[in-house]
Amino acid sequence: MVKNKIDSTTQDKILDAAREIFFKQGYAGGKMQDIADAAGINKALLHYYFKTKEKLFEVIFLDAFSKFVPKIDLLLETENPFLEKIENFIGIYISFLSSHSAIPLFVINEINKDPEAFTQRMFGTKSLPFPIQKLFSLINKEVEQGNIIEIAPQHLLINMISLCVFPFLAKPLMYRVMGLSEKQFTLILDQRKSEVFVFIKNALHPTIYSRQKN
Amino acid sequence: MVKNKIDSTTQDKILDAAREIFFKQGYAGGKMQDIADAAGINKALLHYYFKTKEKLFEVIFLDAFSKFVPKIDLLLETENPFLEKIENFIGIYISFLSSHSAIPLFVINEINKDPEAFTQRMFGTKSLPFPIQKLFSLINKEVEQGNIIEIAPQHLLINMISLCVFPFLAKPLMYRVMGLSEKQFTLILDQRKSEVFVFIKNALHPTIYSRQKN
DNA sequence: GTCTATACGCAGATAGAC
DNA sequence: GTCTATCTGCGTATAGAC
Repeated sequence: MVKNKIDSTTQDKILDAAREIFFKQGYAGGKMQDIADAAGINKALLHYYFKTKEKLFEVIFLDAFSKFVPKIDLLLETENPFLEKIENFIGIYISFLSSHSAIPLFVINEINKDPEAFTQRMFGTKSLPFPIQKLFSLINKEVEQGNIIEIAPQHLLINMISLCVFPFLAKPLMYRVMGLSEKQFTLILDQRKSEVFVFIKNALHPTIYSRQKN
Repeated sequence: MVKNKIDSTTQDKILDAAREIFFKQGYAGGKMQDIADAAGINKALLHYYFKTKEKLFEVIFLDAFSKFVPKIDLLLETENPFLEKIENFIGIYISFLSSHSAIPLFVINEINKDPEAFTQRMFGTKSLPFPIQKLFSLINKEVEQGNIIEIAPQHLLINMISLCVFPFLAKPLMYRVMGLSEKQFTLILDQRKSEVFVFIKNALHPTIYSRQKN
């Protein structure tokens, strides 16, 4: 095969290296030299493939972001009961996070550093499909039917995401504070696939005296 | 008053400026020039007060970290019932986060970037008082007495912190995804003082068929 | 204590040979 | 496509006057 096209192996090595560095160090902290080293090449070649640091970062960020956004669709299939959808959603999301544990911090962090740039990136490319309103309608319906406790859909969504994602963000802090090894804490994180679901299920279960809030 | 002592007004201006910059930009992204500008002085004076960037950052970080660690003591006073302690804890923690919303990201982010440095900082100064074991014992006691559902104390603690902290980390992402203005989302965050407690209270409430987990 | 001017190294980016 | 060498600007830090 003629070499008039970009060698995808090198490009992939670069992308993997960039991910590794940017995930750990962020945009400002991640140096092109480090990425070149990690990819086994030199800076010049890096710039040959990705003209600027900003462009390279863009690719890594957009890819990570699209993966970070949970699959809300899982909550919208109308076949099985609501709680099963939630169980399914949580299991899949936590499993994904377990094998991509650096993504949450990276995405959250960079969005906060430059929310404007993020907004542009998000709506600049393709408006990502967030069927949020559909999800909220579904939750409201479940509430009205008395299947779950009365709760604002916004809070339920926030709660679900929080319980899934946060432990991965706080991992290096938490396992030290709890006096655990990283291995031990990783086990705990894995248990959460069922723990979080049970917790949410109980929280949503309608009781006799439900919703005597204040 | 003789000027043989460091002018605390200038020092405070520097610290405030450093907080502002470091909170938003992190260590690598925060430039000494920006801090000097924000403090209304120049770089040279900055180095006069804090010899190096690293030293200045250290001060800001340690202060932020100590504030970020939730007051677990609130959960250990033995007077009022467990759920009231939790309610109290959540209210105080979320209120604090509301008025210091930049701290969580800053702390989480820097700890993840350099966990070793963090560990040194944490145990290098004074071993912070984390009465974690006491808290876990207390939770286990509540479980045994049947006051709350069976739950591993680690998960309960993780859940509480997650529900309190994460929304502040994800704020700029979430309010956009939900199609809300920042103001609207801020209102929602404020509601969480009661919402989170109710959610947890329900989740912990022992039911007839409680703990049929799998 | 506060400033201006400057030294110096690091990191992003380019030129040009192979 | 990949390399070495180099340019350039930025950012930390210091020197030295006031």
